Amino acid sequence: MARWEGDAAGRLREAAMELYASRGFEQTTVAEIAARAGVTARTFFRHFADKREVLFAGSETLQETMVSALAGATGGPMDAVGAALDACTPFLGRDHAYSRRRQAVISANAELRERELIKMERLSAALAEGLRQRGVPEPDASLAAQAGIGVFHIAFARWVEAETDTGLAAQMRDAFTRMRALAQP
Amino acid sequence: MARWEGDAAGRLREAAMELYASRGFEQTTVAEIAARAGVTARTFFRHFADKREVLFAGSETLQETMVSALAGATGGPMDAVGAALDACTPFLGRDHAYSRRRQAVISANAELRERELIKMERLSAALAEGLRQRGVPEPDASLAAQAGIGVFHIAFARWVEAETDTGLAAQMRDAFTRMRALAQP
DNA sequence: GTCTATAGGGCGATAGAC
DNA sequence: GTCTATCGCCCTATAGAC
Repeated sequence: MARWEGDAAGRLREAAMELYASRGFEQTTVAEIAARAGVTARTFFRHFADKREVLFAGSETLQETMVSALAGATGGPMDAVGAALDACTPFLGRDHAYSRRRQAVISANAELRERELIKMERLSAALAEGLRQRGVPEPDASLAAQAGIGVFHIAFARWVEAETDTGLAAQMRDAFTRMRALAQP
Repeated sequence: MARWEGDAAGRLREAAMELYASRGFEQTTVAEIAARAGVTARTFFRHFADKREVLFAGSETLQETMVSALAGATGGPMDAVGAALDACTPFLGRDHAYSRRRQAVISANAELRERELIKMERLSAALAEGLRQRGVPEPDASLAAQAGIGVFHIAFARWVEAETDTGLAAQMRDAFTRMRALAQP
């Protein structure tokens, strides 16, 4: 067996997705994922903090994209949040079929949903920090960020639920507009 | 040893809070909690699905309180969500010192924060379902529920962060009003 | 790469409530 | 007698330590 096939992390990610999708998250052991990727379980844990994290790599990039869009936007706090939401769609909305597969795996397992939620919470915290750096005071910064994450959450869910690709950008803008409308007394 | 002292779950909850607070969540074993409560580790797992759940018992009551307030409210979707937020404060905002202790334990540990977030997500889903039963269509029901949970989250956090009891009801109403104001274009 | 503690599930036996 | 809480022992997999 070649010791050095390169991109062990990438192979582990693929192997994990396939096994989680076919037999379920709980019914898959780290040893099996590692074997399929041609490494040992020890190597798995050197690349990923735990069994769940292998599905969530790359979330930092998303966060950075959104935060820099927020920083570069004009207008009030919610306008900046809207810009951040728009900025993530070309990146996230590219592969509808893959996103559906991945979300099916996550939705089927409570532990994976927990991990997903904490990623969203981090994103919310990052947006709030970006808003504070724009001079938005608390609690407005945190509230606008939370509203944005709520929109993100629902828009993404609706996009992956649909069997055909309805366009993440369109879903995001629709949800954002409706959220603003709902808040009117 | 008496096999039958009653309220094992209650003793386990207390023991867990004390140990998690004094030495931290990760540094506490289930065996230690069980020993302090006078039962075995196996009994712990018959009362609580896992080591985290022992801190989150009673969240169903909160959810029911909020959903029935939402069902009984008048006005639009956001007004109903506001009523649900108001309804939880007498229940949740009673003991500031205890809430602070509990939140300190949860905030100190990522796994506990994950569990807290999934409880919030369930609450959000329950509110959305309540709104749909009022005839609110999607995605409005889910968006209003998410906005409400965002307000809940920030208001509760601000209330427990403050060293003195600023009043959960006041924090909740303030955050709710500001969220609505922020959404205006 | 090996070694180990802990989480958490499965199962049958048992003790008390009724 | 039934029903339910608890025990005790065995097991595997995770994840951290060395």
